Amino acid sequence: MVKPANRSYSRYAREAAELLGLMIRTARIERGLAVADVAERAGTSRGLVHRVEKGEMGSSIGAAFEVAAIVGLRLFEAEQTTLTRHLSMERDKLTLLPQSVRTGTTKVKDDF
Amino acid sequence: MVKPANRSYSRYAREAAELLGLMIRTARIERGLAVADVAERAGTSRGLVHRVEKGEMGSSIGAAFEVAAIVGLRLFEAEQTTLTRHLSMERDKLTLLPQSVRTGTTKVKDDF
DNA sequence: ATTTCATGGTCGATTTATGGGACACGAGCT
DNA sequence: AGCTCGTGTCCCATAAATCGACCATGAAAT
Repeated sequence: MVKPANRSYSRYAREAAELLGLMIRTARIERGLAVADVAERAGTSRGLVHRVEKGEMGSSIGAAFEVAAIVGLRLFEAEQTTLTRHLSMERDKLTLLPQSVRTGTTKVKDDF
Repeated sequence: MVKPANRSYSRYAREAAELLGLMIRTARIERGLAVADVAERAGTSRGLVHRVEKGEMGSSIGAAFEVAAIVGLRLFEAEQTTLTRHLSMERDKLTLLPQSVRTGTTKVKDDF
């Protein structure tokens, strides 16, 4: 038997999801798109788009980001920095980091 | 029978998910946390954290944002603007918009 | 005021994700 | 080099999300 999934989320995570949902809804309405329209374009159901806009934690990343894309919401795209540029930057950063984290190291960087 | 789930995502959505995953992994490694550590703190499994870091579209918003919170990644929190402030701003914006989109209107705002 | 229809919610059926265990690989340490 | 253990991946049982249809409500338009 699998653990009954004791789902509990931090306040930050919940607020982030809610904000994303609100931004999506705002963008959708500003563009004059109905929930049904977005759902059809996203290849999903009306109910799922609704849940994404409500910021429900269970909805998938794919659904949320696809809907965001359809309503023209651009996360990670402030000012001149494009998503693709961020992607390559992040990939580069990652190659400079160790590929496994050894917990044996007594010093855990908590200085933040 | 239900439609066999014709899942297909836009390039933007896929890249956004990948970037989020990369940012999470980068933040985790910079903090010296092992995948297992993060999974335990998030109350989830090692496999799920791994999938989130890979940017798989199927993982849930809740999992992704919770992991992001744990590794100290702050989305939507540029400069002075806090998440909570954004939230209330977005809520205010929404109250000024119509509460339903009437598609009957021939003119769809495609001017962007 | 009346009509229209987008929205929000529920329910059952089915697809899908998740958890846990197991395994191989290899990076990082001594 | 040898060892340790973090990582990546697989499988399977089960929990959860999603779909589709339906209905109620109320906002928007006439």
